[in-house]
Amino acid sequence: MDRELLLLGLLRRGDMHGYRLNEFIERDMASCVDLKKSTAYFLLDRMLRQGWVAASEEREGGRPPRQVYHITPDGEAEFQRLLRANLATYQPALFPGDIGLGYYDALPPDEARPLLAARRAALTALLDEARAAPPHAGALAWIVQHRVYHLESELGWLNEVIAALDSPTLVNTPPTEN
Amino acid sequence: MDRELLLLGLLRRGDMHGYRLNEFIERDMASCVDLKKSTAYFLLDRMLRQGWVAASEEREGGRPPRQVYHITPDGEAEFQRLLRANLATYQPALFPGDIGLGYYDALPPDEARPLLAARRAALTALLDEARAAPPHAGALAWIVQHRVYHLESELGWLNEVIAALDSPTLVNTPPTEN
DNA sequence: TTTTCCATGTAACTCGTTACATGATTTC
DNA sequence: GAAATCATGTAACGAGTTACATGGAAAA
Repeated sequence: MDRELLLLGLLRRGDMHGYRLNEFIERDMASCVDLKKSTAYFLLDRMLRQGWVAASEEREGGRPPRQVYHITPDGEAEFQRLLRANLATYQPALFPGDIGLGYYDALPPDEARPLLAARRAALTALLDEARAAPPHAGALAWIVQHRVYHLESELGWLNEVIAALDSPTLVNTPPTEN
Repeated sequence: MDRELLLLGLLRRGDMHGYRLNEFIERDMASCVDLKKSTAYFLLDRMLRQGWVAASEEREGGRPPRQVYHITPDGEAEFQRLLRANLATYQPALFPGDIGLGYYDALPPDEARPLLAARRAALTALLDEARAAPPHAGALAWIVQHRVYHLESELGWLNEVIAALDSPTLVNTPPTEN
């Protein structure tokens, strides 16, 4: 659903062939969307069969011929439908890392602590990456902003957790909610 | 991976049959993990074949017989392996909702605004739910804490976005990063 | 008496990834 | 001459979901 929305939205701003689309997604949206090339080609082909996009073959010099896609009226309608549905809902994220955290006490503290430190290092690296990401035009910039905002929040949380687990007064228990 | 970690970790705290596991996950971890019953049964069966757990059939009264699983030494080793890998890494979350946000300006503002308001309402509802979630024993409580922390951060972010989009001075442009 | 609970599964399907194939052309 | 770039795909696989099947017992 959201992948089609992504592709249709990109095509709405201008015709593109698959390779360019993939390039753009990989270079400029790598941190936010995870869409493999084969998947993109597959989705473009399916949207073609559904009539959401149309293609015209082009060639330039000795390059392989390429399918340039452009969005159709049906595709535009579908885009609007998908966009409305997307904007109106909130899809909560899941954190597989929390499962491990839930079993933190299954490991001796001296072994568990450095592991969480490694997690924090990985998180910090992602945050630096996100902060260095190339700026986007228009509303697409929100995506990058959100990533930074979120990763900062995550780092804050992880620091709290680590501090609480390191504190010798509490016996590795998270704060109660009563 | 993380699902196996979840199941092994639960079995580590005490033998259980599939139905009870599913019950616990659905009742007490619904907000944090999304694991369907069939998937749980399938994973239990596979872990059985892999020797990570063993099963003994029990019956009680006129009830259907049940497979009570307990973790094996191999399973414990695997649990530790999975736990270390999980704790040491950070798996970044993706936000499909951001794709829609990135195309916010494709809709007339009067139509887009209430859609985002609906998103915020959905988010608020999830937050209330998370705050009302039953408390957990030990380190598992971190999972609930994280969910609340994260949803609060998300709400803060969304409020910022909505405020910025509503503000008539800026032309629906997110803050630049220079 | 119909519904719900207990308890376990199978089969078909969707979605997406991985690995691979192709072949010309430009760059090192 | 080797490697990377351009450009598009296919085939096989894996993870997970959906829908369905079963069948006795307890509750409404």
